[in-house]
Amino acid sequence: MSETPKSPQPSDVTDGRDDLNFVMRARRDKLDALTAQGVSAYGYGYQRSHLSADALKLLGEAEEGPEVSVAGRLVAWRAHGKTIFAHLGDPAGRIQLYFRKDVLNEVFDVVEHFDLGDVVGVQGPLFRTRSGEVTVRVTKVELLAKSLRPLPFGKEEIVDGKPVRHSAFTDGEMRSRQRYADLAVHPEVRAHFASRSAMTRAIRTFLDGRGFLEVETPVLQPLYGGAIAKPFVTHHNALDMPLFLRIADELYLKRLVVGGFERVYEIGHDFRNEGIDRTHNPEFTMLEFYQAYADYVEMMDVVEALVGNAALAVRTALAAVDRPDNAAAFEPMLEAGGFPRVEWLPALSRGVGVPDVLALDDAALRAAAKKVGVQGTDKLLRPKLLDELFQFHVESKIDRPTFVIDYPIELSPLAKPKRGNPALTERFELFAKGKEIANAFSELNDPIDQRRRFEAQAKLKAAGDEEAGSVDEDYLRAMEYGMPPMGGVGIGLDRLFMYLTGTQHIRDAILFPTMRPE
RNA sequence: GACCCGGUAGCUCAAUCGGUAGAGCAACGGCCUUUUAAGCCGUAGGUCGUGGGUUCGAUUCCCACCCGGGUCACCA
Repeated sequence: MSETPKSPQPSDVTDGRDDLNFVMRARRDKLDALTAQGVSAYGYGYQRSHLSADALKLLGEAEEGPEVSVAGRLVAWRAHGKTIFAHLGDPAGRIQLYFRKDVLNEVFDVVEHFDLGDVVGVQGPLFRTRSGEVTVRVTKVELLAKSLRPLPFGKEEIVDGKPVRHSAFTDGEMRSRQRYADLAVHPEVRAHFASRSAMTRAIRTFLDGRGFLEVETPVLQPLYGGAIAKPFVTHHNALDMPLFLRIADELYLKRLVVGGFERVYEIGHDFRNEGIDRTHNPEFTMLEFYQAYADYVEMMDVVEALVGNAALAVRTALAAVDRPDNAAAFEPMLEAGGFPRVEWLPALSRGVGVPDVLALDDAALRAAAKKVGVQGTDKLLRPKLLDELFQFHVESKIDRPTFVIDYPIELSPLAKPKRGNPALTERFELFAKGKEIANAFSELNDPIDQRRRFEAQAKLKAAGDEEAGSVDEDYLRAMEYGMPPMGGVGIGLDRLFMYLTGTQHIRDAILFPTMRPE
């Protein structure tokens, strides 16, 4: 960074017009014309008296109303010669503007250089048009930001009371890449993502109310653990060492419980260096929370209340903007009495049609898996076979939110053995619509057992398993000081939000999903 | 990774059985002082994803590649 920046050469100096298409050229020309008229195209601020929705209410039954000032983006434009109708969009909705040459005089020439997409502030009295729409009769205008690039506005008409959009901006890839444009032209997309924020806020409020402490733990970690996944690796120059982006928050949050923070939670991004598809993004939002002295049964109650609050928040946020309800998702979550609880072993045994599926040998499991269409059964190990069978016979058939409890220990290396039956673990997962929403355990707090499990992982890693972890001596040291028993829960918030809103693609749950560069 | 579908104007799409492409909206010019997908008249706007091949000639046919979507596989 010691090089002196090169001063621009004459050939570098350009206003960019060479690459501009004709539409953008026209806007640049208007900008020049405005500048020539002494109009600033980029403001510093604006004192708005009302949001659009509040201004609309002021008129009541009257024909003429008070003066208002509103600010926002021009989202519709209908010029008629010596008058112009426009709509201004702001966070509360939209309001019609009426410009008249005989009111504005020479300012009308300025207004004629406005474009769809410009950010403006206008002032004037309210009135009702012949068709009954409350409208601002504009007397003062300020251009706050000239839009030099056309936004992909579609046109809207009202058919049977419902807006129908023409030539809409529908390309899913472009809407994700240019989320700013997607949001700018689609109020319903803003409402959708606002409801996601409402969900997160509700979860924070819920956990705060139960005495959980929100904390932040390292994203850059010298060792990765707490889940089984491939990590992103980076390098710290000053320490000259590799660092990993976390794949889970778990081990740091549990260290905090050792330290005496008995209820902690974190909402943050985890990173997994794996494929991207409809339900996977390399970075995603994870909620993890831990409660000392609670076991997994108590945590089920917490999860029921938590997702109920999340569902209510999303439903309320969407109802406020008249968005279609996803009642199938909300209602079960809001019902009192909690979710049904299904034991893993009897449920799967019933599905397979045997008294005890764990009593079957590998060959029998393989045959059962093959029978239901699992591919490549010859190469699958026992845990995978069990999991495949479970997915087919139980998981995929779960529609309403349901807890599946007491997983076999072969499938749950991170959970405590079940009291009274060491072949099972104290673990639950919450499923709905065939998808996993939460995963939770009575957490291991025996440092000797933990070391054994770490060492087994390290062995796999040495054998070339990229997803396996290492022995985390610092974490073991924390456990050796004495870790209270606790229940821990992980909930993928992108997935939860997808479930609540009926979203089919994780791209539509994340504002800026990871994408290949253009 | 396999298979299927797609990539044409700023947006949404059409057409070309091989002869360098059209519409609506957006844009520009004209008319228009209560419109709301405003209207009417006119104009302009495109390396038809990229590279190669076949051909007198390729957006069209062939091959490869890139990008996206879907299904499956993989992936806690």
